[in-house]
Amino acid sequence: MNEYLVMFKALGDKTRLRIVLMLKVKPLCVCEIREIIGSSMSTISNHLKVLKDANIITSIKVEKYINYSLNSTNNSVLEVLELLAGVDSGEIQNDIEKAMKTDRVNIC
Amino acid sequence: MNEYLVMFKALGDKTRLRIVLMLKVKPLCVCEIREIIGSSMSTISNHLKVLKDANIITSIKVEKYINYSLNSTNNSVLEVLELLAGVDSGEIQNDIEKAMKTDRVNIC
DNA sequence: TTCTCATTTCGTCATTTGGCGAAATGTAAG
DNA sequence: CTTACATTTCGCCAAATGACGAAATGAGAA
Repeated sequence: MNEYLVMFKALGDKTRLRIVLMLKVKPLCVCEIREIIGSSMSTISNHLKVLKDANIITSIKVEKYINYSLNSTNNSVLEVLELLAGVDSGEIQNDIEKAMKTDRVNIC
Repeated sequence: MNEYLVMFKALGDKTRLRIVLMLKVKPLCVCEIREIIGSSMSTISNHLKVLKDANIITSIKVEKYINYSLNSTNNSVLEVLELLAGVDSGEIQNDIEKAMKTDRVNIC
C-alpha cells in the first residue's frame, strides 16, 4: 500500500501535477521547468525529488543538464496518468505549449 | 485537473486510504470506522468529509446511522482503486477482517 | 587545474494538515 | 415533546509541507 500512498501524496500537489503533465510531453531540465512554473530553482528541485522518490519520474544527465522524464517502467503511474489524458485545463495547455517551445540554451 | 488534484490529495493520506479500502468491502458508519482505525470520532468524521468532498465516497442515512460507501458513479476513483486491488498489505487485510466482523449495535 | 554554471542542500518562515476533546446538532425512538 | 445517541463542528496544538535565498556541490569547459 505504501507505494501507492507515496504516489498519491506526490500527485496531490498542484505544482507537481503540472510538472508531471509537462514531462508527459517532453523531458525537461530543472531550469526549464522553473521557467514554465515560475517558482525558484530550489522549490522545483525539491518537487522533483518528491516525484523521484515516488518513482514517478527518472533523471538522466545530458551534457550540462539533467533531464527529467516520466518513469515509463512504472505501470501504476502510467495508468493513473492515462486518466488525466482527457483533462482539458487551460493552465496545463499553457504549460505544455511553453514546454514545447522552450529552448534551454536561452534560459539556463 | 482540479478534480484529480483533490482526489489525489484525499487518497494521499494513510488513514483515508485505509478507510477507502474498507469501504470497498462494505459500507460502514463513522462509529465502526472509528473502532477499526482507533482514532477519535471527530478525526474520522473529518477524514470522511475530505473523501466526500473529493467525490470518492457517498453517505446515506440508514436507521440511526449514516452509512458511508464508495461512490460507485465515479469512474476515476473506481479505476484508480482497481490498481490497489492486488495490494497485499497485512494492515489492510486486518482492517478488512475487522470490517467484515463488525456489528454496529455492539460498538456504536 | 581552475572556472563556470546547473543543480541540490540548508536554514528559515508561513501555511496547511491531522490529531484531540468538548460542545453543538439533528434525528429516531420512547 | 423529550430523551438518547450518532455525527459534525469548533478551538486548539503539534507536526508536516511548500516556499524562498544563500551556500554547497559537482561535472563539463577552458
